[in-house]
Amino acid sequence: MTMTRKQREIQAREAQILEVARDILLQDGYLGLNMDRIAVRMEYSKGTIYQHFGCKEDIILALANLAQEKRLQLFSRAAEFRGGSRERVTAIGRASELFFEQYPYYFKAEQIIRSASLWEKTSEERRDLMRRCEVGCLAVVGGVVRDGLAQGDLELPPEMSPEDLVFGMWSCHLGAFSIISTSQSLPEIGIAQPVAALRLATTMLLDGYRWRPLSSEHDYSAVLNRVDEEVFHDELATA
Amino acid sequence: MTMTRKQREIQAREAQILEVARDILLQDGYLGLNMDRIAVRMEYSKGTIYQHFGCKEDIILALANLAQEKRLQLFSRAAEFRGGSRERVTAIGRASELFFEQYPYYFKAEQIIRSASLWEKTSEERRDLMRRCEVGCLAVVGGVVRDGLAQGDLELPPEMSPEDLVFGMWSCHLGAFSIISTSQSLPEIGIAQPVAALRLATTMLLDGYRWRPLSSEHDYSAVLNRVDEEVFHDELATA
Amino acid sequence: MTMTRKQREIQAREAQILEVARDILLQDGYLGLNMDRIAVRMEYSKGTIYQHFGCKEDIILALANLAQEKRLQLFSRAAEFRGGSRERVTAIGRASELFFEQYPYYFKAEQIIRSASLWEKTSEERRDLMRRCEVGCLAVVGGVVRDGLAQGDLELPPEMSPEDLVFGMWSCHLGAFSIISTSQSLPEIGIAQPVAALRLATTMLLDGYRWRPLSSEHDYSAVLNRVDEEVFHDELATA
Amino acid sequence: MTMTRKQREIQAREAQILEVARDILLQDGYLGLNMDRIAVRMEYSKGTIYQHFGCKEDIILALANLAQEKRLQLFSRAAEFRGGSRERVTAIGRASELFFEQYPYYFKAEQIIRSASLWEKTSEERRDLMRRCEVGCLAVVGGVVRDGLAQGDLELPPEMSPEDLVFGMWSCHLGAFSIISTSQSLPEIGIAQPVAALRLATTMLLDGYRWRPLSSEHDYSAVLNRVDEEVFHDELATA
DNA sequence: AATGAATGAGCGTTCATTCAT
DNA sequence: GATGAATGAACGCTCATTCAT
Repeated sequence: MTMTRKQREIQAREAQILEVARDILLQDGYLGLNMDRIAVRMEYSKGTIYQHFGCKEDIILALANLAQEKRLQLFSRAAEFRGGSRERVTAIGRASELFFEQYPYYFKAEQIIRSASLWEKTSEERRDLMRRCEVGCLAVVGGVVRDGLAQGDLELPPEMSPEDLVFGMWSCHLGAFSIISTSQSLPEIGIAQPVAALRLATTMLLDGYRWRPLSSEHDYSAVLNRVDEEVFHDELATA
Repeated sequence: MTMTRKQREIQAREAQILEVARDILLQDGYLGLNMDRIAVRMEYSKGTIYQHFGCKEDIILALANLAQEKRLQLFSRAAEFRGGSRERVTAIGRASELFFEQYPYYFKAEQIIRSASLWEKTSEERRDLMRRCEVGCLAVVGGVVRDGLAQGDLELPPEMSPEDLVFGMWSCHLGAFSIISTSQSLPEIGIAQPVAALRLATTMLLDGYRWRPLSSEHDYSAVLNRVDEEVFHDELATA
Repeated sequence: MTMTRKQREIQAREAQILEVARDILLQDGYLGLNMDRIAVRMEYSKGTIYQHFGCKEDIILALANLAQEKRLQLFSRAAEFRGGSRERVTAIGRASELFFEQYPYYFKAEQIIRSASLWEKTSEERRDLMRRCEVGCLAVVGGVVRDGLAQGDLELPPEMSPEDLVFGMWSCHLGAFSIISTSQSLPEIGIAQPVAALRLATTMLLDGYRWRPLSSEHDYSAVLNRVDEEVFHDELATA
Repeated sequence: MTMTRKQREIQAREAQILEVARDILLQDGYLGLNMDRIAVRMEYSKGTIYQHFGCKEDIILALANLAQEKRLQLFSRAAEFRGGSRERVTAIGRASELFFEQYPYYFKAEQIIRSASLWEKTSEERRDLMRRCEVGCLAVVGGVVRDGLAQGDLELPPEMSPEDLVFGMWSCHLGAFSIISTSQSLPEIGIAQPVAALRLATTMLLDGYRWRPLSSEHDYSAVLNRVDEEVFHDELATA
């Protein structure tokens, strides 16, 4: 049992390291993240950091894993939203927004890991975990699509698979968040509320796929409100 | 005239540096790109590289500028495709695909510049150029949307602006290419042909926006073929 | 206490770095001083040097600070020499000689820092310290002058301030040491014992200012001997 | 004769290089002086600079030579001032001031060459030239001292040689100019007019040496005025 | 004779990683 | 287990000098 306490301490510190790392990452990007800074902010020595993570890449990868786990968790809860398939896919869309808004560091960490070529330095094990998380998220969405198909809410043209639809949604969301994070010209272009624009696009996309829409514009807001209350109450409270 | 020859040589080398840099970037990412490697691959000395570019960031930024100029060029040509507005927006979609397929290094360079925090080290001038290119590309798409509206091919719901539509398209494309470049799990998920999936999504998106569609599935292929032939003949030949 | 030992080691190494740096400076001037050479001579790595000093300039400035502190210390002790004002100013002259003879590297370091334009890279803090040391030294001399005036040993013409006298002494000493360090032609010119010549000049200067002289030539030697014994015994022993 | 014109052109460019170099040196110190800058300011190529001077050090040394030649010239002319020995030594003092005031770049160049250890890289020939100039200047002063002795204006104590007196004057002047150029604390200390302070010190020094003074304070100003007019009219006009 | 592109050794600095205490 | 001093390879960048044109 003493062991268990120690283990908990270790886990706590590990989490703390990741928190510090993600803050630095968000503030100063990948180049601003170094072991010295982590150690100083942790008020622990560098050696101690190395007892938790074998190398710098491991920290970033662990961060990405956390991010993906978080997203998977949000998606899973959203998918269980009570309602028709269109309500449920809308709920997942909201989950995706929330992930980006509430955990921007996670989003950034993921992006960095994707763009930097860190894969080589990483253990096969971690790569697997990442892959499984990614697949998991997509499977959640895919499940709702399949439910929609089964329930007749949605009819796909013959040349299109449920995965194509999932890919479309994924692209739209990832792209939109990517633009929001990095574009310097959004206001100039006339997109004052990009998240609203993303919602519109998603709606149009699903409409295009002939996913039976909610009956009125008002219903979408209502669904989102219900999702926020019923599913993401905790996340929104802490914000 | 002797002067001109020398100047051409210099310009050629500048282009060569950028080629080398983009190859390294594509192979090994931002962290793999350093002045020594560029110099070695160029079979020139480091000093020579520095006679062309004042610092490392300048090289990357120049690369991103090239990328954006290239895209703007492809978009502009696509927008002039002879046909209805839906054909023309389809042509721009094809331009976007081509940009990604034919100039993947440019795409990656852009991504890296967006994610790495290089803006600070960069001259205001370069930043402006980038912003203008970005705005230019979006304006091209926006122009086609407006034409579609004017010609009655397209009706936007009252709460939606042409820019919202552009943003949707942009997100979809950027996201899809981002996924294609960095995801490790696409095949596992069942997306064997992601570009095809992107086309479907784009079509669905425009359908959702009630942009009068082409009359048949066959027509889309026909349009794409015509675009490839009439607009992008050169790009596809060199590939 | 273990802590204290480590800290002492670190302080010792810091001092050692400065010793090495000053030796290189003395041997090969500012241009010969670089971090690699310091590291090699120290038989430590460059990284270690950088754990003590943030940049090269810091090392040189620290050296100059040491030099000035040393001089200030010698001057202060000399000014407390028991005797009339002329004896005391003579003692300070001796202190100035000793500084140059016993700590030539300090003198050179100071000269280099003055001539090289390092001020910009330097922290305001260090500049202040240097200014305060300089002012401190001059104040010590100025104090003796004022004492001389108060005691009637010295009468200044109406157009002359005590500071003018201090400036004269300072010029004479600085110039003489500068010549000794850098002139290649002293022996050729017939100045075999430049320090003796400086003493003569100083004496003449003070005589010119009508500072009541010691009664005989012999007395000057006697004063200098007493100063060496009573004030600078330690410095002369270690030499 | 064609040759002679060419030779003159070459000499002119050589002079121009030195002018450019001295300006840079004055502005930005030794570290700011590099071949590129010289070439750019000259509007000639680097290669051309190298046809005149074998290496960077040569340029600086040539500059120092010019400086010393200039000083020697000013001193020689001052020594020929019509008047008693005290007037003539005063005239040389004025020459020394003028050198510092009118040719500060030369002074700085000399200082840099003295403090940087450039001697090794230099040809024996140049070193000789420098030594001869230095000796020349001192000989001029020494000559006036000897004339003063011969004319009974001055009596040196038995242990003192004319060279000792020259050394004293030299020290005073060099030190004063060095302080003026590099000290950051002169105003703080209360020396608003350091050149005036130097004049006082010189006068006191010569008085100390029992060099028969001019009969009144007024006479010193009168002598200086006459020197400025009769000897240094040209220098002061161009200023 | 003039050019200026090319060179490459050298410099100051950073930082992931190790290991003796 | 915790520490943080030590390491040293690596990096971005500079600049005196050379030499083909």
